[in-house]
Amino acid sequence: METYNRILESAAELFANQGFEAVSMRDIAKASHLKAPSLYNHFRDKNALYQSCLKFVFRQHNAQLQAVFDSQVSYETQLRGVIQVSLKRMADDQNFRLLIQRELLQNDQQRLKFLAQEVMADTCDQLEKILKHLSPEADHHFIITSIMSLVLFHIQIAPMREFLPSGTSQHLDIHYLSDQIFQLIYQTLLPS
Amino acid sequence: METYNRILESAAELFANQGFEAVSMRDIAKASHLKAPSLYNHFRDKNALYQSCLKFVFRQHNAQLQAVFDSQVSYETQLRGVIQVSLKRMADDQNFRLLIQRELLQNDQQRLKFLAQEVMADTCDQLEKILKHLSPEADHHFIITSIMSLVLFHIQIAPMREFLPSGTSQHLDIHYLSDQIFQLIYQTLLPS
DNA sequence: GTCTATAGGCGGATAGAC
DNA sequence: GTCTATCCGCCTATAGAC
Repeated sequence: METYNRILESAAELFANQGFEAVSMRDIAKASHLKAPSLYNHFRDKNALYQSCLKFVFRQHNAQLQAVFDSQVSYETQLRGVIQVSLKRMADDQNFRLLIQRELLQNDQQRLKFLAQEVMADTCDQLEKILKHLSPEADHHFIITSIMSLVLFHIQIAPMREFLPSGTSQHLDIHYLSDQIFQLIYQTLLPS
Repeated sequence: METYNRILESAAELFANQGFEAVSMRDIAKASHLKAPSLYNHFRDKNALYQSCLKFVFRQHNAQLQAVFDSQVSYETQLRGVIQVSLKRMADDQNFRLLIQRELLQNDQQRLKFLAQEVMADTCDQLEKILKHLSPEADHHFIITSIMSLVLFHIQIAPMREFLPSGTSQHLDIHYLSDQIFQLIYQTLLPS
């Protein structure tokens, strides 16, 4: 693999797990089998390297999701699919999840806007169409953000479940979790 | 105020907003109107100061919640109250919320255990009792963690809502949000 | 208890050889 | 493009005066 991408992969892993400040250029260099000064042949400085990491990890994240939106199945099944695929993505690509959550914690307007547009906007728009069909009257923004919340948090909290009451092994199973999240959301959309 | 508590308050603010690594002892000293070496008369090192911050901020967080659990109202009203009070606490005490979320990101077994026991366990146990009465058959662990998820996230993404589809000013109103979260959760508990 | 001075190490970043 | 050598500033933490 080219050096450039190898650096990005190593750096993404480190930044995701330790955060921007806790990772040094020497750490990234070591993980990339380089010395620190070599990094500066590929990136202007540490900040530019971090930003490139974000773009690298956030890229093409919606390929699987788009397949769900394009499928010719009922809106109910599409909603179930969006939740399943998103949850699986967060579980499989922890760097993706962690970098999103670290960006959310930064509380920087510009970076929040980038995150919203780069990672969330497309999926939100498609999801809104589904929800409009399932329940025109519902608060779609609240439902979409609630789905984001549940998908992120139920993966994040996995290592903590053993310390909370009634946590069982099924709560680590993403199929079980996505069923539960789907039901929680779906019943809101039905006429009461 | 005594120096000791003044340091903790300044440090909590800084750690919550910038994270452990990004805050220097000099920063904390300046915010406490001291020089850095003076901090070492009160805390062994930076780590001990951070841990003391956590204990300081996490302390007596459940006073208001306990009042809800002790009140003589219906279980439905108690559940609504728990959500309202938790959401308000997260909105009013951003340091509390941010420090929780930063601890969750650390992914350190010991610290997750501390967070679970110190901050969440009591409320979870009391909440479980309410849920058992409202719906003995439900997955209480899933419901409790979903409430935590929604309470944290709907406060966290406030500054991002303007960049997401259909975000309106009512989504910044904690009364509206707590009603929506309550309804989302409560309907799961009813016989279908 | 707070300060000044400072040790000792690690951080980001650059110069220049190969 | 990668390296060694190095600059220089900031970091945590300590020593010791007041």
